[in-house]
Amino acid sequence: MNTTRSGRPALTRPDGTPLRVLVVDDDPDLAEVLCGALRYEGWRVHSAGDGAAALAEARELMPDAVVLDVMLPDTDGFTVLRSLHTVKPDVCVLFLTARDAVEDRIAGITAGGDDYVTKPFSLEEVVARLRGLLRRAGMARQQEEGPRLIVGDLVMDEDAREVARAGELIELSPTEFELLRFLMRNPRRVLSKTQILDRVWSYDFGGRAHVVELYISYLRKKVDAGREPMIHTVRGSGYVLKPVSP
Amino acid sequence: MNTTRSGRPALTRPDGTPLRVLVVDDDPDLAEVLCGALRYEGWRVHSAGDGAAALAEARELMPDAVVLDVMLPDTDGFTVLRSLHTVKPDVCVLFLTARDAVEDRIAGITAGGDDYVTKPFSLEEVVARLRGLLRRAGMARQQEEGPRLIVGDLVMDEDAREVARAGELIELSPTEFELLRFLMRNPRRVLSKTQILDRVWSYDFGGRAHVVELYISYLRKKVDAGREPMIHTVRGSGYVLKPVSP
DNA sequence: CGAACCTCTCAGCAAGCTCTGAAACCGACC
DNA sequence: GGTCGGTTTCAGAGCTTGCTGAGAGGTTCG
Repeated sequence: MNTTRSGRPALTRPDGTPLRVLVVDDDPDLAEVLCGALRYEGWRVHSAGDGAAALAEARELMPDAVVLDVMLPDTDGFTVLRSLHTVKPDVCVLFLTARDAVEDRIAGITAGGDDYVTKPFSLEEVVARLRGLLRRAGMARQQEEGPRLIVGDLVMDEDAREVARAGELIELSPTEFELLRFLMRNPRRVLSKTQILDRVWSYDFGGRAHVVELYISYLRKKVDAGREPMIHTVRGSGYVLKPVSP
Repeated sequence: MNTTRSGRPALTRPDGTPLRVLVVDDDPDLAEVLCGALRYEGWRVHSAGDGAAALAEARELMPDAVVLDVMLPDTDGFTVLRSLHTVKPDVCVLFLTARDAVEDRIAGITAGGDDYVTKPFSLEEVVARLRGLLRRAGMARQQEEGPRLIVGDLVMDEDAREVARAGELIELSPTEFELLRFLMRNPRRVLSKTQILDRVWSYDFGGRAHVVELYISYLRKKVDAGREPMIHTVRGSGYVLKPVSP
């Protein structure tokens, strides 16, 4: 069975082969980080630095999804999108765009079922959006049913952005939500503060690991409040999320 | 089962296979957006840029419905319509026309059961009209009964353009109606302001996502007025419509 | 031609979110 | 028991986001 490097089962194509993703960005550093994060998901990842290369690569790879920077050296992402659809009509596209460019140029994109994230983004955000796109497009095998993460009596519905413990709804801020999602996608595994910072916070975040401690403390107040704790500290290593009693 | 990309069950042919739609417009950007939106409904979509290509494509695809621009480079939509009827007599046609276009000719057309929308239109409008045409023509399997959307105690009759909460009629302006329809077609799912803007507002709308907040506020005053709220804000993500106590 | 309605812009206010710094706390080891 | 590094928590500043009232322009309809 195809698995991620992290050990958990990968989201695959219906036939069990790895999902294929093409990353298109002219910043080689960023592209490298993205590719790494997506390979970590157990996917087959290629990359291209401009529109022309992207098309050539797409024709060969026939990717299920494309992560596409809107600003490219030779063309813009929208032109590439059209060409991509002639190569593979059912391809999913996740756009990467600058914060202030959003309003005018993104128009019409999400209408087709595609999605976008604004720079600077967190890797968890990109992966989550991509998983959502692939799942909804029916390109990915439904591992369990629907967009729900379950650890013990803790349940997260990613589409509704709802979290409940033992049936009781929990209100979370965006950052708290993303942190908990990361923990829930890696249950029973010790995650270092650096690891968490790299995945959950934006790649350009300048702050220190102290924020992670802070947000863990917020989460504990909401998730563990009064109940048997699920979030545990491993001194000197990091944190683990575990179901209460196995 | 055939499903839409959004996860809800698709409107299909009586035999369960995807509905087939042909999009005919000479503006490639617009055609692309339309195709995307219709694919998102779980339908099989092809496109053509002029009358000749449309006929060739129609002969091959045998579409259940055609979205047809009235102004085409080689002929006009009415001529294409006649030829289409010789290829497939029971095809449904949704015309796209400029606001100030010849109203009388359109009127003659719609008498035949076909329909039209004026540019600039919203994608929700096109999809809704198309669904209506197909349903009335008996080409689509009736998933539920009739043109009613129901979320909790909120009921929308699309044909009558009527909305009621807990049996009490609610008066809505056109934009409010379309926004609520979009929310009701995607219950329990967080919809971003961009997503809403792309589907509910016209494709040429230049404004900001700020309007969405405004209209959500209007809707709340009418739909949630005094009652247990169904429209919820998810800070940093968007809005959700949920039944009161699931 | 006027009235009613609808849509959208603007701007101020309110609330919520993120992060910093400081201080209290804890466990482990001498 | 004391010390020290790591961890938790508190309080608050600064910023972002969302809500809403007022009103301008446009359209529809009588």
